[in-house]
Amino acid sequence: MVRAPCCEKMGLKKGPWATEEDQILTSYIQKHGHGNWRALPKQAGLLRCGKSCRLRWINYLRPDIKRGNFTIEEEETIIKLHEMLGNRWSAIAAKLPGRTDNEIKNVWHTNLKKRLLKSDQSKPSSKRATKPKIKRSDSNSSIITQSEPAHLRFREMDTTSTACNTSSSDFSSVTVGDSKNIIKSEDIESMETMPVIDESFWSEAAIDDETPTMSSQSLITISNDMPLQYPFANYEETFQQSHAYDSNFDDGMDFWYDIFTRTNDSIELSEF
DNA sequence: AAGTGCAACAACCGCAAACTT
DNA sequence: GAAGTTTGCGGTTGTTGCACT
Repeated sequence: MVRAPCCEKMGLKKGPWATEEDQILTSYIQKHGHGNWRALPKQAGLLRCGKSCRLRWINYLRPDIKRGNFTIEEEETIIKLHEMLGNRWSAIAAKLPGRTDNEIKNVWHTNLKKRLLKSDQSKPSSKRATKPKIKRSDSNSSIITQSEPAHLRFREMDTTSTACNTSSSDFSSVTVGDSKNIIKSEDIESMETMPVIDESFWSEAAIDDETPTMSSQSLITISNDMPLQYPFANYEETFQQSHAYDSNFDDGMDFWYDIFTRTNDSIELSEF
């Protein structure tokens, strides 16, 4: 596949948007909708690439965008959601109507992250391990960032040769895995007390050698009256029923994802 | 008033997933 | 199913404006 030439090489404009450009884009989308972003700038008479138009519309021009400072409530929501979802800015943005992923990402990097860091440092003994920098291109190789909550890291796992790493406190009684390699919550629990691991641990080789794998037939079990310590500790939610989930692993992980993205909602067990 | 540092935010880039042919 | 195209996401960078010296 040949990469499309960049905007500059095609004589397209880059950089900050002019008011006129904004007006052209807005009126065009209001009249015709955006349809094909790639074709849009040409049709609208803009010297921009489709990607740039899309970004400008989504992050700035869209009528439903809420502008202005983030409220305390919004900031707290971001912090909570980030704790649960990691750097899934679009998922976090979906929970904050009128806010864009880009905006949330900026607020996080410029404001909230520092605030959390300060409050972390003020605590006498933080268990937080340093996050290893992992190239995005490695996502296919099942390396999962340490900073992410375990349920999401599970979700990203390859169904054939899979690494399974976890860190902070996660579930009180959950088992994930296939018949050969069931990962029990006790294991997850014990991992919490493991010493801080060094960078080399996260190399692919280390993962291949030392971590269990999951087959496509994976079993997830939630026990009775399971108090969800993480992330639901914040929301004081408790499972009252027992469920066994035995299916295609990806579906299973969607199940997890669905559950764990519910924050203030009640959990609908009827989905099973 | 000029220079410098920093925070905030807009925009870009590369990648991968999703979609289409 | 393969190849090509589009879209969406997340990381990063560039620009701007403000505070401080």
